[in-house]
Amino acid sequence: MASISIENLSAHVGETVTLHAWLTDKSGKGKIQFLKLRDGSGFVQATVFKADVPEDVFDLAKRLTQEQAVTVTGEVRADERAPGGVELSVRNVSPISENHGEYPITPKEHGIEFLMDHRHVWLRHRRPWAIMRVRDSVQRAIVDFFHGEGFIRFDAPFFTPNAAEGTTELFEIDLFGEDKAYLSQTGQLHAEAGAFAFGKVYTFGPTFRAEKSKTRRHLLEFWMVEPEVVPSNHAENMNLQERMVSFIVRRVLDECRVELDLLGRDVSKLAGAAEGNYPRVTYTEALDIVRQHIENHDLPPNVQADVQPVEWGDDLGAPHETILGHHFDRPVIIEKYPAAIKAFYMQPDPEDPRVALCDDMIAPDGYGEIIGGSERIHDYDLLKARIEHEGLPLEAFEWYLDLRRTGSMPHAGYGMGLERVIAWITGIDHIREAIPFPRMLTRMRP
RNA sequence: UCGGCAGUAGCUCAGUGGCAGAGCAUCCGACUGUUAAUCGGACGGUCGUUGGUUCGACCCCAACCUGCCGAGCCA
Repeated sequence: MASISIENLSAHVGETVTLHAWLTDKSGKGKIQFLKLRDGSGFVQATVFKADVPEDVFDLAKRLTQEQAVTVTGEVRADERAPGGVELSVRNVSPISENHGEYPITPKEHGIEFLMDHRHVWLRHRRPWAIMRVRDSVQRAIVDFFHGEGFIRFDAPFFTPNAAEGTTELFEIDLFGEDKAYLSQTGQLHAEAGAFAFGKVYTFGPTFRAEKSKTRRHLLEFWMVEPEVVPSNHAENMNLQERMVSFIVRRVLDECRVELDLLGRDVSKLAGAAEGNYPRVTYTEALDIVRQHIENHDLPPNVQADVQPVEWGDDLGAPHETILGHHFDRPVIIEKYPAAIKAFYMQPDPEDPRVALCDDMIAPDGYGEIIGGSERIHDYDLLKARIEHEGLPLEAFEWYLDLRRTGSMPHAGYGMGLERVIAWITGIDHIREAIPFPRMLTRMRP
């Protein structure tokens, strides 16, 4: 008899099937045993009535331990008492292996440190199951979106010789004591080279930032998707961002209702994001919105009451981004930040050179910045001057300047943090749960 | 790096300057509809570490370690 996946059980009501599964939990009641099974594709309850099975099968069912691997044969039954609509009436059950020692994660509450110490087995449980399936859905949505828009996937190196954004700290790699390299904090510069070769490209992979950040929005190692388009400009760049994010949200709402429901996510809060029409405000306008909320004492619950307004020229802090995210019912795009607080490669606004043709997309509900993008400087002399002005080593950027020496055109791109998007869509409160094995200041294993 | 909070049984936590506690987990027993079942019993401790105050410290003090939350920085 072929074995069936739990996710397909509802198509086999009335049939007798065999499952290879794990016992997530069990509750007994004298002459009936409830076996909670999972097989990776889903979860289902199997009932064992003492009267329906040989005595040795019932005794065996009573002795099974949590997370034991089992083969279960039974009849699929529609049952309105079952959370998934179907149940299994067990005819036979046999262990595939014996467990050694106690399984650490009980159905009761646990602290995050304990759960993360046991991440390798915590992944078996419902909540990580739901989040990781949403992650998969988001990743496929990204690949499908860019494929549909005529992009090719273009892989940037993880070892890089220089800092793309000078200020951010980098993880240093010792190259046999002869030289140094760094773990990539962005694929952007190499993606630009790809864009000049292929027109529309995107990189998608892990990036590394040696920032000693201990917040719910930061990881040392996180995944980023970075499209670059030649030719393009600031306005087209923002349109692309909006099309992509709304595409991703629609895909997850379409594919992952079970997962979002299991996580208790209020999907009505994602309706605006799925629709599009994201509000766009300039940095200068955003400062006014923030100031008004502070003056009216109209602050989101997770913002401290003593938050101060931002002076023009200063960067927005996390509390200010939370206020802005709270002000709108969908992601908001903040554009035209002061050039002085942004990266050297961003194109100045011809109408006001104090600001750059850049934008950040801020997710609702305090999830913060999910996208940062800009039109890139295409003029050779201006880019060279900006590199020198930032005090960056010119020789490290010679290859990057080559892109402007030959065939330069206006172009643009952005980077989106995968885990922040997943955390926002799933409604979880920390991005460490949005990646299988998070790497943080206080977490390197398992 | 800075600020706040915490560390007691496998887990989640209570506790008091004078005998170390509960619920859950595990094991044994009862129970035919549980969803974190219920009931009875058993098992389970270097109270983060070091030093100090004290007749006596899990409790008070100091330093350190570890973690959590937030800020800065960023995606």
